[in-house]
Order: sequence, then structure tokens, then C-alpha cells
Amino acid sequence: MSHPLNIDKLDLQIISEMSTDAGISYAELGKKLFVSGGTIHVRIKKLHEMGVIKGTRLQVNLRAIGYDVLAFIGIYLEKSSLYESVAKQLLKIPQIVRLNYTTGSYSMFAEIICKDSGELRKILQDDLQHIKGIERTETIISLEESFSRPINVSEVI
Amino acid sequence: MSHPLNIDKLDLQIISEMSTDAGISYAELGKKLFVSGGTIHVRIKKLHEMGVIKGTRLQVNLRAIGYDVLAFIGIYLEKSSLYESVAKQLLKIPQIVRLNYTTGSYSMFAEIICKDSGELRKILQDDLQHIKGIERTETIISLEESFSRPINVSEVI
DNA sequence: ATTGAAAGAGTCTCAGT
DNA sequence: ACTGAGACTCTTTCAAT
Repeated sequence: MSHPLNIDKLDLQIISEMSTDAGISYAELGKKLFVSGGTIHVRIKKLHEMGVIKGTRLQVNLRAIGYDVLAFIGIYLEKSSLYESVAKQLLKIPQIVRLNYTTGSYSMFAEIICKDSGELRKILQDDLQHIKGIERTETIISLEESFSRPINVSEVI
Repeated sequence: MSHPLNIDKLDLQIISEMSTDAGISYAELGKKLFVSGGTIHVRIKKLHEMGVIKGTRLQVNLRAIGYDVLAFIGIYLEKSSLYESVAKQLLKIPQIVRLNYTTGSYSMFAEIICKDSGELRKILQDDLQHIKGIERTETIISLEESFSRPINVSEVI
């Protein structure tokens, strides 16, 4: 498997290990991959500079901090040229955590996290209905997350 | 705002800061929140033990490592009681990184990351069509990710 | 529950290969 | 490009509050 940039097997192994645990020490990671901690350090620095690694994020149990509702919103636009302007409006709604420009059933597809169903209803009715360019929306509420995992890059190596 | 568990303002501030940068040092985080590094350490340990913090994940530029296609798959089940058994089959497909049991347009909703459109087509035709209990699927391909961000917990504080 | 300090562990740099 | 060692920084523990 070839890559667009200078990414080799060791880089992918580092990414693979850190995908599930970004907090692993360079020393331990080096031991696991049979290189020195210094090499791990250099590689991670390089991957950062290349923009391959964008950062680390905490995985939080949303229910535990009072966010009970996860939903997806399929968005139909009046004209697809309105994409940029609608995206700008959706960015202003803090509960919307992700937005994709899509092809298929919807023009855009959003993910939203709310404290309760009342908050979700409020955003759907008050905020989304007033955004110019949105024709209609379809809400898909998640009752349960079966699983969520990083992509398995090991097969590429 | 009250919480189901013993989570206070400082805990939420820690979660907020680390949501966007899980790699920040306890010392620096302590300075930012006007407590000692030792206190940060104790709080994070507590949040881990309580299951509020589940871990850290690397944010990777998928295109850079050869994954060009992100898509969502809406799944219609023959009977909703088949949920568990279908979920088990979907877990076996490594390209499917997330699965939710949903209400709305679909019974289940999956997220899939593939190297190219050929790989996606192959999974849709070969793998999904042979899973007992799936009536039909709808594929939504992401042409562009506008944004992706953690939930903003600061408003809760 | 928080602090400050000491001990231990990890990162980061660099000269040598 | 990798290593090992030294300098530096951070984590982790703990007695005191």
C-alpha cells in the first residue's frame, strides 16, 4: 500500500496504537514497536507538522455530564449553492458538533448533542426553521450507541 | 445545573479544556484554572474512575493515510428485534467505525470509512446484502466535512 | 479537598553512528 | 535515520493544612 506522503510502516503503527490510546508514553510505545523513545518522538513531531495527526481529544461519557440526547439531522436545501451560508449558520449552534456536505438522501447531514429532548425540539423549531436556505429537515434520534471506534489502520501496514 | 454524579465546576472546566486538547499538561491546566497540578491530577483520576472520562483518541487526517471515503449508511431492518444480531455482524466489518440504534427514518445508522469508492461498493454489495435481517440500506456519501468539534460544556458551568 | 515539595518517570535535544 | 545519554519538564505521591 502506497501513500500520498512520506508515511511508512512505523508511522502507521504509531497512529494505530495512539488511535485507541493517545496517552501512551513514547518510551512504552518505542518498546512495543522495537525502536527508541527518541525515534517515536521524532516521528510524532513529523506527523504533526505534516498535518497527518491533528491533535488529541478526550472521550467523554456524555450522559454523565448531563447530555442525554444524541441525534442526526438530515437537511434538504432549497438550492445546493446555499451550502456555505447554511453551514455558517449551523456553526453558530453549539449543540451541533459535526456537519457534512453530502450526496444521497440529504444535501447536508448534521450531528447534534443536547441535554434533553426539550432542548433538541427547541433547536429544531426555533433555530433551524429560521435558517434561510433550508427546505426541510429529518431527525434521526439515537436510542443507543452500539459501538464507536477509530478506523483500524493495521490492515494497511 | 445539577449533575447525576459528583461533578462540579472544576471537573467540567477540566473536561472542557481537554476536549479540544487532551495533551495539555496538568501543570499548565492548573495554572489556567487557578489550582495546583496535584489537584488536576486527583480530579482527572476521579473522573476516570467514575467513567466520566473514557480515554483519549488521536485525531487523524484520514485522507493523509489513504482513506478517501467517508459515508453514512441508513439501515432498514425486517424486524427491529433483529437489532442485536445485525449489530454483531456489522461489528465484524472493520471499516464500519460507528453504529447507532435509531428512531426516525432508519432503524440503525452506521458510519463507514473506506480507502476508495470501490471498497465502499464492495462492502455495500458483498457484505451488507448478506446480513440476515437487513431489509435495505441507504448510503449517504460525505463530499466534505464542514466541521467536527467536541460538545461545548462551558455553558453548563 | 487542596497545596507544595520531593521522588520518580517521561520528554526533548543532540552528538555520535 | 536511529540511538543513548544528559538536561529538562511533568507526573505522582504524601505530609501538612
